[in-house]
Amino acid sequence: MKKSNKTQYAILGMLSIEPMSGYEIRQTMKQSTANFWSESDGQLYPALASLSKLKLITSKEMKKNNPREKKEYQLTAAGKTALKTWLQQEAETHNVRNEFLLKLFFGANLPAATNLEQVQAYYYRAKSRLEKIKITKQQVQREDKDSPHFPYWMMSIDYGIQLIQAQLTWCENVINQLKKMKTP
Amino acid sequence: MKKSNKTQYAILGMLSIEPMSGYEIRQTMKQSTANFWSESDGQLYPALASLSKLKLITSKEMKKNNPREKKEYQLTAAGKTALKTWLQQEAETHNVRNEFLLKLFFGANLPAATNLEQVQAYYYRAKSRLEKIKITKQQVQREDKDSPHFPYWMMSIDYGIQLIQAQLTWCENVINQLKKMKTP
DNA sequence: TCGCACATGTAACGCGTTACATGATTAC
DNA sequence: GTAATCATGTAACGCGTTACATGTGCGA
Repeated sequence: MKKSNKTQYAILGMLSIEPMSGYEIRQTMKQSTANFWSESDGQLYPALASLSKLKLITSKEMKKNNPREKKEYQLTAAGKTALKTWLQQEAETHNVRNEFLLKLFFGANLPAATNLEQVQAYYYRAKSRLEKIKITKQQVQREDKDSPHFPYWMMSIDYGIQLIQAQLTWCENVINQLKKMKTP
Repeated sequence: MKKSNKTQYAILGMLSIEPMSGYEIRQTMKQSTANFWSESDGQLYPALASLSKLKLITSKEMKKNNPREKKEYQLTAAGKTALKTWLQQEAETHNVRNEFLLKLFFGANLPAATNLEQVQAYYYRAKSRLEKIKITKQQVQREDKDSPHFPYWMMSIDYGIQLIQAQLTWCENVINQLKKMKTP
């Protein structure tokens, strides 16, 4: 398994929570890690097959000879070791691409009023993301209070909350500035 | 030009600042937009060629018949129009992938002390990014004070500063938490 | 004269998304 | 009965990085 193939490690991590099918991994990611990690179908299923071949996970098929049947995957000892080894290594930084900021950087090509609209749209999108993540937080606080994962899940949720709040504050400042530029 | 090919728009934007060679676009991006946008050589040069073919930019070669000679590109009227059209459209959000947060999410698989190390490393990297960006800000304040781009460049720089500061605050909280978990 | 910065480009490869294909089960 | 959800998978395509290839000019 190549060091750079994060999809496979993400799967191993998910299976360290509990045995799951591919579909359940997808659902769990959408609910819990969507703010900082996601995978598409086209990545997920081939990665599961490849991890199986490497004996890092095993599947228990419910009914034999039915490829459409739900497969429950679980970590092998080797898989758990591979996961831990990866977790211990310093995280690599992925190149960030923020199209909104790129456009703002070139904002001088447009009237201030148009840029204002862009920032306002960004503001409202951030606000709705914040609401969503706060609901997730409450849900985790209710349902996973006693899980060993609980403190770490809270940390990753709070990261999202604090970053979005910083974005909102920045937006408010920029909106005021642009409103002044609009009517000089 | 496909809507989704952001590289080409990034180039048009850069050339809206002033005529530049491919190399200069690279350098400018590294200095000014690195915190939210970057391009690699393998993207940049083919995109320039493709924009040329579309007549959105034109090049003035210094010496004819020398392909290694520096080419200065500038926007055509069509290029400027294409840029503005793109700028007016609402920015698309790019999927974020933060390997650090993904690892922290699976932190229960490791001792708290190991996770503490990861967070501390993240903290110091954030701190050094903050220092770098603050230097950039001072430089822009000195050199581009009177440019029409100035207010927008400041906004995009401040975005970076505020986001990194939020990360640092979060790190401090998490570090304290993990230290308590270390010795229960 | 040696190494570095300037300068442009190509090829190979892997990452990642989207669309497509299939079919079972469940809820209305 | 029909729409949505569960469930797994493949194919095609484009994005993006890395490594490679080439050559100039300049300063220590």
